[in-house]
Amino acid sequence: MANGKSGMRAVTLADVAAAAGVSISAVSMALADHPRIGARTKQQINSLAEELGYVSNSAARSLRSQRSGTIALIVPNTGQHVFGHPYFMQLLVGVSDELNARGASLLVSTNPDERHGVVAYERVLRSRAGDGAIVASAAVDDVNVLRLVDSGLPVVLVGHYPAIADAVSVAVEDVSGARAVTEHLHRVHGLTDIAHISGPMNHQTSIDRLVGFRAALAGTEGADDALVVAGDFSEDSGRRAACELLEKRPSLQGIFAANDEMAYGALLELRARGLRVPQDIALVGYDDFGVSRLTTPALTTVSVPAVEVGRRATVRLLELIDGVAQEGQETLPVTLTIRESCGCPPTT
Amino acid sequence: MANGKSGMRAVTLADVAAAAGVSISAVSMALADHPRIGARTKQQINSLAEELGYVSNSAARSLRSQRSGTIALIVPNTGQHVFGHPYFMQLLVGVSDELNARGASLLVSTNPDERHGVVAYERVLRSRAGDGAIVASAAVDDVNVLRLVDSGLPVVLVGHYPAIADAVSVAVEDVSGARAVTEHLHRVHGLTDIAHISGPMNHQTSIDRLVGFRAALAGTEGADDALVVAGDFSEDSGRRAACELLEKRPSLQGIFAANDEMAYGALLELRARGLRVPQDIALVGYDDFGVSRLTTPALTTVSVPAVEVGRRATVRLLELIDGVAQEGQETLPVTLTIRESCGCPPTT
DNA sequence: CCATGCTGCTGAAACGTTAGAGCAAGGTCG
DNA sequence: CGACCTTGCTCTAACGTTTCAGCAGCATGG
Repeated sequence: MANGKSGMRAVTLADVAAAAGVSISAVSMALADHPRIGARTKQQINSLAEELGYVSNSAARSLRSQRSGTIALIVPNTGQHVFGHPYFMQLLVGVSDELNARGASLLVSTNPDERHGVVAYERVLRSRAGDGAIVASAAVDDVNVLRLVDSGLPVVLVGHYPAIADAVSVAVEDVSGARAVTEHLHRVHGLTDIAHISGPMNHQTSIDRLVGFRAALAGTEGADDALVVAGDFSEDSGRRAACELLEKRPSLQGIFAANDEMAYGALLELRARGLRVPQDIALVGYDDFGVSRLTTPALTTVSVPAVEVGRRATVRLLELIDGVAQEGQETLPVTLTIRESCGCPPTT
Repeated sequence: MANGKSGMRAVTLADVAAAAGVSISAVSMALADHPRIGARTKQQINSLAEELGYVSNSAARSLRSQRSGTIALIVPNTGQHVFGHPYFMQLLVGVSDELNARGASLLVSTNPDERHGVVAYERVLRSRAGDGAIVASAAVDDVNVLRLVDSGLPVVLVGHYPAIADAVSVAVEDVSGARAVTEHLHRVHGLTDIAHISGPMNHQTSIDRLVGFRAALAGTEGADDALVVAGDFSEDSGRRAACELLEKRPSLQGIFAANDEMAYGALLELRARGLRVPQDIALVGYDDFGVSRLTTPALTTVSVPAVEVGRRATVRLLELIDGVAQEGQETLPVTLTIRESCGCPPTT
């Protein structure tokens, strides 16, 4: 392969054609392995292209073929906020993996700010910079998402959107996971006074986990007066929520936080108050994106297969783009991961 | 703005031109705010474009202008490996933030596998899919990096590359940070028998942190027989390294691990052996990407400004692309973050 | 009143690719 | 031996944009 200092004109089909003494079309067709090009010629053109370091210009190719070979991962909210979350990383791993396997590229697009939301979502697709988009973690009441889905452009949503009937989405079992971890506290450890630190109520995830929590408690002793305090998925809000819960109910036996970060915040608060986890109070989280394994005690939580979510979302988006789409919402199973914060003995 | 179901032809300049009753060029120039277009016409074209939902086709624009408005973030190694690392997330935050502020886009590209490394690096740039690239966390002996830099394409390297003289790079103070944290152990806590768990020696970061460690110890009592065991930056290797260190030197007073994950691995090993941190043995790490804050005791570490690294790398890449480049390696300062694992009292 | 200059637009070319129609040469068949 | 197919290529027209030369129309200056 040839390389040289900056400013060098890129190698185009024309260069290869000139070198091979054939037409540009012949080169294009040869590289595309068109049957109407002779085997000898193909051979020669291929090695010549390799030798000259020819790489097809993606803009020209996209323009001509009306396809960019790129999909966009759209992350609402500002970069800072969402990238920080390990959830996003895992999603990215899944998406990027799957895309790589198919020779496609990934355009990562964050929303600079809420107000321009409308624009940022659609620009990417309407400019044809991406053939389709995966939209991660938008709020349920985000009008832009509805608009985008409605525009008919290929879009896969991550998470549940009960309000958008014809959306293609990939989500995770939030209700049953929340139910399972709460039931663990109740059935295995015999706790009856369990509170929930929920996420913000404009996220479907928060709603579903709360529903699961309630379902687990339904019919049990403490069901009717189970406390619920809302946080915003941040460690700090978890800490404040725990504080509030303990003020209201000093006798609390267990806390189920809607994600691990809030659980960690709660852990700090409990620790600060001299309460031992799990001896004095049990604590469980949700997500299992790294935090839960590191704390002491390690958090019992619900493992969310975020990598797989990314993978499936990508597969379905590519299907959608290829027109072999199956509409509908897909839900991936979660698993209960028992560690120590619920009162179970350490495994290691 | 107009929207409609899939299959609808995109709105082009021609559509706007037809609607406005002017030529395509006039529309193009009006939208670009060219001085030779009358104010009235501009006004009319702008509102018409808005109304029709015109968004310029990025492929056509790139093709014509020879610029994609996109930069690539290239991550060697497979996605799984690197994305998992919080370092990368932070880098991504910085890059994405800075890019957003300038209206540019981000193409994230991982290397499917080591063998095709050469191809994956260069394809992105040679295909002109990106105007330039930021290459994150490659090994010092990676020939591909040298090739890429040498090819004259706009590339900014993340990390130190002493071997590549004319590289544009953004790195972090590894020597002085390692020195500072080691000296903290020695001077403040009076420890003399300190060992180092290093990273893999084909990473400049590992080399520099080791150099800093040695420099801190130079001239002190235990300098000459300070133990060093190499890990691979993983938690598991940290645990194994700690094991090895303790076998060799049961009297060890302190361990400086080259990153927090290995420090956490070491912590697990120490805990398993019934050694208390920091009472029986002090432990410090490097990076401060989330892990160190969560453990008990929280790890004293060196905070690496990864977001800022991403930001600076982006700025310099854009300068490079615009031809206003300043060559040279840039090094960002780190800060010593004292927590509890060194023996200092808890702050909260 | 004609040369000159400005203003505001149009026309054409180019960016690099792909794909289908076209065409020459050679082979096959009745 | 001419009609016809096959093979292997070339030609041409797009894809949607940007940009620059050109050209009317009008005002200005000598």
